[in-house]
Amino acid sequence: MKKNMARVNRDFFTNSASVAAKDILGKYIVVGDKRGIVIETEAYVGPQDKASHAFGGKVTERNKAEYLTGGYVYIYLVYGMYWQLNISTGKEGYPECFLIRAADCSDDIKKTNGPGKLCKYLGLDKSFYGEDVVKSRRIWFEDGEDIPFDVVSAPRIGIDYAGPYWAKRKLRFLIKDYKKHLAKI
DNA sequence: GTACAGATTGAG
DNA sequence: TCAATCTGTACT
Repeated sequence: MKKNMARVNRDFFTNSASVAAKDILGKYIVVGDKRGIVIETEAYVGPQDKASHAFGGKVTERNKAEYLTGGYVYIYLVYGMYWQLNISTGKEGYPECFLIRAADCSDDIKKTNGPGKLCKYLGLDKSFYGEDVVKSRRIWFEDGEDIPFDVVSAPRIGIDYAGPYWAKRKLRFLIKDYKKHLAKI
């Protein structure tokens, strides 16, 4: 019954972003001595996704990790002060990734209910850029408990500039039961 | 070398 | 609901 915390492997991350983003929910993210259950993610699904930094197949110093094969950390700074933790997905050369927006670290949900706060709590920064979560000893994912839960999908946050089509696509995923916690903040 | 955007947060 | 905040990126 006790699943021995199987580490999430490469196969998982080579799925498409929308699949991986949804399936990572309920699993554990482990960074150093901290761990949390992933409860909210967003998928960025390739060069045609206007909300993606890799829109149009553009490659920059910042987003190149997005093109790696699934399982690599793509972390970057927004607003000059907040880190966003993403994990590349899909096959090498194709820019897909999912953003981890929130996790439950069984401490205080308010500390990890946003992308910036989560990274701060877990101590993530640029030194993790390009880290392979399949092999890294600093950051990885583990299977969660076998507790059933409903997944809710919703439009992504803060991407109005991507136009109505992409702004409306339901590529944001959350664990239903946690929604009330998030809404409380 | 310089302008500018930004996948947020916290306060009111 | 709204405005502040600052670094990296992109472009000249």
